[in-house]
Amino acid sequence: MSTIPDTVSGPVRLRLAPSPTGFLHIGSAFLALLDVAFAKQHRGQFILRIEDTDQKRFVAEAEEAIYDGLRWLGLEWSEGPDVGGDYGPYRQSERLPLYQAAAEELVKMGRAYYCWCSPERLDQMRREQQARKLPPKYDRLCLGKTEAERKQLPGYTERPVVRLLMPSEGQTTIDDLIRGPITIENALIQDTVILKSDGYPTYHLAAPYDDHAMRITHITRGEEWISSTPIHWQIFDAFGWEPPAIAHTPLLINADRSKISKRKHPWAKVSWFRDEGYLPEAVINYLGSLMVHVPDPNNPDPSIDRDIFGLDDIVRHFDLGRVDPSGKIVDLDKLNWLNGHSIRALEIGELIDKVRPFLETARLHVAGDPKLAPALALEQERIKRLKEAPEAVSFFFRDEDYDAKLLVPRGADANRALELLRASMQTVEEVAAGETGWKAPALEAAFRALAERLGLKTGKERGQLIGAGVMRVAVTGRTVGPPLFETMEILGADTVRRRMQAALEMLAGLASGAQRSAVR
RNA sequence: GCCGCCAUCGUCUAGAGGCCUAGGACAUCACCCUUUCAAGGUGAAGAUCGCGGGUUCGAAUCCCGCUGGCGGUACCA
Repeated sequence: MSTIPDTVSGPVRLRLAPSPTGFLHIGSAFLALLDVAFAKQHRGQFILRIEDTDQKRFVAEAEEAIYDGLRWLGLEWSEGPDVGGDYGPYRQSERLPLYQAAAEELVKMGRAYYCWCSPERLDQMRREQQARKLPPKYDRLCLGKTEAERKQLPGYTERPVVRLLMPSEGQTTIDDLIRGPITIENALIQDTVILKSDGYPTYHLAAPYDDHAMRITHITRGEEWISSTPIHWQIFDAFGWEPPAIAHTPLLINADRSKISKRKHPWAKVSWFRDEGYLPEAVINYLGSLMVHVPDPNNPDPSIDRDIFGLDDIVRHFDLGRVDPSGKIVDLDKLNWLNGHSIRALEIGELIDKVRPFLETARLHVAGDPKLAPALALEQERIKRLKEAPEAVSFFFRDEDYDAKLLVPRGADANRALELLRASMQTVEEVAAGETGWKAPALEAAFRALAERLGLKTGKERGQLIGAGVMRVAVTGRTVGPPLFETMEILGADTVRRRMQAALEMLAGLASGAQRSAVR
């Protein structure tokens, strides 16, 4: 809200500039959300630029992964390699002549120079500097030399790079919108390569060049870039361009506070969240909680913010100047909570649609089964991630094996369990034949009456029958699950009878086989 | 090594000199509700505001120093 410099005129334009490494990094998603929030708030534009200047790192399909990730999160761009725009191309590998001309011009201006030093020589130079405890820095052997002159010296290669001539005096001050002014001595920065021998630019040339060419008004990037900003400012200065406003954002980090890596945490990839059954709105909510405070109009205490909010709220309340600069550990517990909330907020039809692919992956082919909707409705408030759904509902569709010992509830023995189950059998038959029909309320009434007759008075005692007791295990094969009577209604009388019969046989075996060790 | 960034409960944060006996959320624990599990409700525990100096009547908030963590120091981004 207070972060548009006076020098900027025209619409605000921000860009996400990921390099196509094969997946969308969660840090890129964080940046993209921040960009979108800022751009939308100022009715500006969000642009996607692919920084594919490293041929060694080429990964096929990597661009698609970036598009997929951003689209999944609902973060849309108005210009990019796929949709075009007035300032294209938006793929740096398609802008090579531009960078080459720029590098050449910098050389002509005396702000850059050719360097024919071989990687081996540079390597050796660095080793010597390290041994002498000097800061590693290019020794400017090639500076001011023609190719013919340089060729006489050792460590020469045919194909030169272009190096930026960094001033050996003065300092660069960055007016960081998040961190305030940052000052760095120019002399500490070496003559960085800006054009590689293969004709590709490095980030240090391509990024500032394109930010200017694409009329970017605000650079947002991770804090790992702070120390190379003076290099980029040199480029702007050499061409007489006004540098954009700039903000170095906090990093998403590993639990040990190091730079996040997919080695340590699979959630470095945005696609992981989709595959684990997180909802994009929950991920947006989570990332948003790391960069914005959304006030709660219903809370008289203004110091208490809302925890649940959406992209619209983020856009409305985003304030770049108030983004906290420290690194953020990804807290999956918090995300799980948010995701559970998002799942509960879904209409049942939406939930079914979203769960469908997870059912298929789990080879539970029940998408067309009429039991799916009521079963999922029961599990909806119990699952935290969509991935848990198949396991949560599978027993509605198939009889599953379980340990016979589970049929014996706490505080009872196998004979008692058998007794409870036999009596239940009769109750089930009565309800099935009764005029109220096979409905949860009828089942509940019947079983409450049965519990009374069996002397199960307290809730705990009734638990032996229905809570986590014989009936639940007999019917579902598990000790935990959704409300029993509703589960039984969905299952239908035939399935319930069949499973109870099976349980009866298992229990009979248990009771006769292990009389002596019945008490648990 | 050098340069830079960062520093409030385990985590994310509120806090812009007196409202702070440091507030909230997640996670944890207990209780309530209850047929189990959830969901929901209530409560507890959890931070000598990294440390040490200043400035001030008064500092988590301002200044200086230190420490620690991280990042950068590539023909990677």
